[in-house]
Order: sequence, then structure tokens, then C-alpha cells
Amino acid sequence: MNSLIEENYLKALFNLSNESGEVNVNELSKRLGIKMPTVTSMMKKLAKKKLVHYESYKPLRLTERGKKEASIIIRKHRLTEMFLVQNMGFGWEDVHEIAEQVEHIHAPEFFEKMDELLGYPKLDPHGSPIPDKNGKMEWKQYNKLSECKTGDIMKLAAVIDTTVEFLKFLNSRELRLGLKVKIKSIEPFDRTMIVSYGKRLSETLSYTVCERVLVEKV
Amino acid sequence: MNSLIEENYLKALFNLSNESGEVNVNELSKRLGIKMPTVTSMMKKLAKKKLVHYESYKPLRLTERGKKEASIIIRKHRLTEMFLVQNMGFGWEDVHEIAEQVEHIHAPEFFEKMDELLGYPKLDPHGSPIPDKNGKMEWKQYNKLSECKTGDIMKLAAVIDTTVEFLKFLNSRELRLGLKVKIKSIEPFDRTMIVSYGKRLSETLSYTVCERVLVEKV
DNA sequence: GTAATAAGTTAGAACTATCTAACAAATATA
DNA sequence: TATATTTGTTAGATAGTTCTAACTTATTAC
Repeated sequence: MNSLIEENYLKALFNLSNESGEVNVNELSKRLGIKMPTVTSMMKKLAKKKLVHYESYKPLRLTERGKKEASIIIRKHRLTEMFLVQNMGFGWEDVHEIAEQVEHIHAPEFFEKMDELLGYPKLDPHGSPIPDKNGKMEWKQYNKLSECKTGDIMKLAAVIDTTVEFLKFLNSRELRLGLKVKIKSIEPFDRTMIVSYGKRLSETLSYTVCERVLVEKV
Repeated sequence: MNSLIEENYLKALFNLSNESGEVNVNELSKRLGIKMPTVTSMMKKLAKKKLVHYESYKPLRLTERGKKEASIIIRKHRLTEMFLVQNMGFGWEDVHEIAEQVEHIHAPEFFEKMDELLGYPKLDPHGSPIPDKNGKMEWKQYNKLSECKTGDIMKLAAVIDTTVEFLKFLNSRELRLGLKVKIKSIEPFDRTMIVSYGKRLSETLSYTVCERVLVEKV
């Protein structure tokens, strides 16, 4: 059984690996807000437990067991987010912080029940895939909205950023997953996009925003 | 903000005070499965935080603040149990362990939402009162079934023991809260009761069982 | 290719929550 | 009351997670 603290290291390492390939002590340290020496010593501890491969000065890698345990925590997080939205009426902007705590509950039957009540969803409210009981998950290859070109019509598929501030911004523009967005023009100087969707015929989205939104072909 | 560990001491002290009046280090130590010296030092720590009144060799007492914080943890526990039963379809025997973990989640809006979805219940699935947001709760004065006499017709109101084993025993005899039970006779030697209820005209309940069931006049 | 900078490690300290061993106080018993 | 038992405290040790300071290795820039 891993402690809550170990679980947070595993999860952060798993997420960072998926985001940026190779992960080093410095990155993990920044992600967790924990100083590097502490991270080093935890990596040694997790290496002893066969959850990470650790060699001095080398990039950090989860073992297969480490990946599986991390996936299960992420499964619990995403099922919880989905449950909070679908079955309890929370907005997608309010669920991350709660799920961050609920994900550490050790009670498989609790999460199985959520899964069942939700009808075995494949995606969470932010469009991220929910790993199955064995920790397997399928990542669809989405593109960033910021990488699309003028004239493209794309469907919003997922968000990368799940902070309250970002999601409230999307709410304020009535932007939600599944929506079809047409790119009317792109400002070359700062890569701001002018887009249209639903009843909104001309909305301006900064590059910062477009970078955090994943889309797929309609 | 109190740690999970501090919360468990507060809750145990609160529950023991309600059960048996004066609480000493030894009792609290046994309840928590933690050795006495550890309990002593935690009491000193909680006294510094103005959550308990502590004097060497004197009984332990929660301060008003301590009582309030303990009540809020118990509120979260009982709302969770009720939610698991009413909104997620768990049996009353399966919810204690899960609630034991969920009660430590710091997210008032999560528990407010449960309360709302449940329609502001006053009692949990085991018949215990749910404290309000300010930590206030009303204890109805129930009697133990074991203290009733032959001929009494009583309604099952609450259970004292929430372990899986005990509740499964009650399930196996179709005993649930709200049920009317008539005491047909009491064996003087071991205080075993012969009772009737529903379609069951003659069931035998040991003193151990009757002691754990609270009842009220019909 | 050396110097400067960034990243990583080691050593040692602090804090929390736990324990055991030894002693002290309070309570029960004879 | 004197003794035995129970209860409670003090002191010191251990394990987990964190930190800072000092040092080492790797990478970047000139």
C-alpha cells in the first residue's frame, strides 16, 4: 500500500511523462512544489519499491508497476470528476480540487459503483480518457486549437488546463466540449484567433487560450 | 487546518464523551489503537490549539471549538453514509469504511451538495443524528432493546454498532430501522429475547444483539 | 574548450506521529 | 493503612517527509 504522498509523486510523474516525454528531477520538483533533494530521496524510495527506475543524473521513468498504480489513481480522479458533474450537478470548473482528494480513497467498490452509475464512461468532463480497471487507457490524438489554420472547422474535444480560472473563462464564452468552432482568421503578430460558433459570430481567443484547447476534425 | 490524524483524535474523543461521559487517556488510547504516551502527547498538542482542555491525570474534555470541529467531521461522515445508501445504492453494512475516509475531505461544497441532493436528512442510515452546518445535533433519547420488557411493542430506531458483521446479521433476520418488534418473552438466564415482527413470528435475539439496537415507543 | 549556469546529490537538521522503557500518581484491594 | 494494580507521564528512540547548505555533475554559452 502506498502512502498519499507516494501516490502524488507517482501521479505527477505519470502525467509529466505523458506531457513531455522525458522527466527529470527538476521538473517533477517544480510540478509538486517540493525541493529537489526531497524528490531525489523519494525517487530512491520508490525505486526500492519497484515503482520507478532510478539512476543518478538520468531521466526518471516509472516501471510497469508504477505506471499501473499511477493509472489507477488517475482513473479514480477522472471517475470522480465525471460523477461530480453528471450525478451531483457540479460545473466542470469545480471538480478538480475535490477529485484531487477523493482519488486517494482506498475503496475499489466505491469507484466501481461510480463507473456503473455513470454507464462506464470513456472520457472525463475535460475530455481526458478514463483508464480501465487494469490501468489501460486510449489516448485519441487530438490537435491543439492553436495549431489549426484559417477556415478549419473543428470540434472541441478536450482541455489541457483544468484550473477554475481557465474553465470559468471558457464558460463565460459558452465554450464547451463537443462544440463546432470555425476559424475565421488568425492574427499573425500574436496568433490570436477570431472564431465563430453557435450564436457567436465573432469571438477573439488568445494564443494562451487556443494552446489549452484540444480539437478534432468534424 | 487540522491534520487527518488530529481529526481522528477529535472524533474519537467526541464519540467517547457522548457514549460514556468522562473520557480518560486509557480509553481513548484503546479506541484509537494507539499507545498511551502517544495519546498524552497529542492531547498536549491539541490543548495548545485550544481544541481540548488538558490537565495531567484529569479526564479529557473537548473545548467548544473542539466539539464543533469534531461535529463537522461527524456531519461529513454521516452525510456520506446517507449519500452512499440513498444515492449510490450501497447497503447500510458497506458504508462505514468508505465514510471513514470521505469524512476527511476538505470541500464544504461537496458535503453541502450531498445534503441538498438528500433533502437535508436528520438521520443517517444507522439512525444516528446528522449535525447541522454549525455542528449542532439533536439526540433523541432512545432505549436499548435489551432494556425493554415482555409484551412491549417497539420500533427499531437506530443501531449502536455499525460493523459489517453486525449489520449483516440484522440483514439476515430482515431487521431494519422503522420495523415494529413485539417482545414475546425474555429468557431470565441469559436475557435472550424471543420476538416477532413482519412475517417472522418467533425469532431469537441474543443479549449481545439487543444491547446494540435502539428502539422507541410505537 | 573553458567558464558560467543549471541540474542533481549528499549530509545534516527539523517536525510529526509513533513506539518502548522507566518512573509516578491514582485507584482498588486486602 | 499498606500494598498491588491500573492509569498516566517523561525521556529517548525510530520512521517518514520535508528543508537548507554545500558540493558534484551535466549542460550551455562564449
